[in-house]
Amino acid sequence: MAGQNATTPRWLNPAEMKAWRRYIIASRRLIEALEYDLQAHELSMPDYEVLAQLSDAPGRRMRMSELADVAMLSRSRLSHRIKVMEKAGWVTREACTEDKRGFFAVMTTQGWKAIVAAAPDHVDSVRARFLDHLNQEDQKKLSEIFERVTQSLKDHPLED
Amino acid sequence: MAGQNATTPRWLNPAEMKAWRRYIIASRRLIEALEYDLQAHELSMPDYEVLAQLSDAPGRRMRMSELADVAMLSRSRLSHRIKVMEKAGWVTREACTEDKRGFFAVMTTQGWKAIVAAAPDHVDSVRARFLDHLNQEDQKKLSEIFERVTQSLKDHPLED
DNA sequence: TCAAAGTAATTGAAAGTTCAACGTATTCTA
DNA sequence: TAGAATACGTTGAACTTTCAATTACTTTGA
Repeated sequence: MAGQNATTPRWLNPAEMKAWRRYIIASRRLIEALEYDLQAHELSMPDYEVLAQLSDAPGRRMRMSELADVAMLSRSRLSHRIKVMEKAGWVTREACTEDKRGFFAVMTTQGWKAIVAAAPDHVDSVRARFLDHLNQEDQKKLSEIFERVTQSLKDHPLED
Repeated sequence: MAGQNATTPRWLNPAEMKAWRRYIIASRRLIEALEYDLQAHELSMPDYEVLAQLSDAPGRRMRMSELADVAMLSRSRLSHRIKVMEKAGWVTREACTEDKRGFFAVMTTQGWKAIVAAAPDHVDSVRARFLDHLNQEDQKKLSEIFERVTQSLKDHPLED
């Protein structure tokens, strides 16, 4: 990516700039607000995501690396985070017998209670702060756009 | 926000879920990619933002708290960051004579060089990873949507 | 005019994240 | 089937961010 424009940098025109700035600014503020709303349940977004993923998984358990992938955390970060969440009583770790390198993160009853308590409020929060401002057509348009963005990120991964 | 739905949690329907999930997933990956691309210039996104804002400001200088606001960083975070950026030679700090509590962050020639070197690549990166996947109508739609989101966040601030 | 309240910015400690290195187990390949 | 390469997950150190407290100054208002 670097240096491919040794010729003439093509700056953003006003419409592009507007779309881009409004998108990132809104996104940052949105995340901030969702984080804030979740605090009422003593959860951070990554912790919520981890619990939500576990609660959907068969047996409410998942291999560490799979969990890291779906929750979009690095393995190291997940490792550290699980240590804290274990201390909080939300999850435990269990050795995997098929692959002895592996571990499962297993949601506890307490963890289940925590996510069950938080989820309705979090959904409300997502509605109030985001979805309520989209009509059905907007929803569709956004789904399409961001699917394209994700697809292109997959097709041109970070080693560009 | 919490507990207002003691009655019945309204879960997201499939279209809502799709819009929401695709949006946050794409956004997280997009940020990741932009961070990655910037690394070639030894800059993080917050540092880029700080330099970009300073380079647009009159005299390439700005009061710390204004800079914190426009770069969307907490005062504390900016303070710490500027200390590092000062060490890197990109900015200096200058006391404000009108208000003796205040300080200016002032961009150095070296800082200017750093942003001038990084900006074209960063713009390319934003195009390749995001804007290229939006036609003009998409741009307009996104601008509208995220303007509404931001507006609502302003109208219903974090003390909901 | 002076005390109280508010604002600018920094600080140090605590908490969180990244990075590189490591130990262990599995898979591939010659 | 040994040896190399790869994958799983953790660890400690370095770095970054947050949080609460603090200093210094300005503004307010009785």
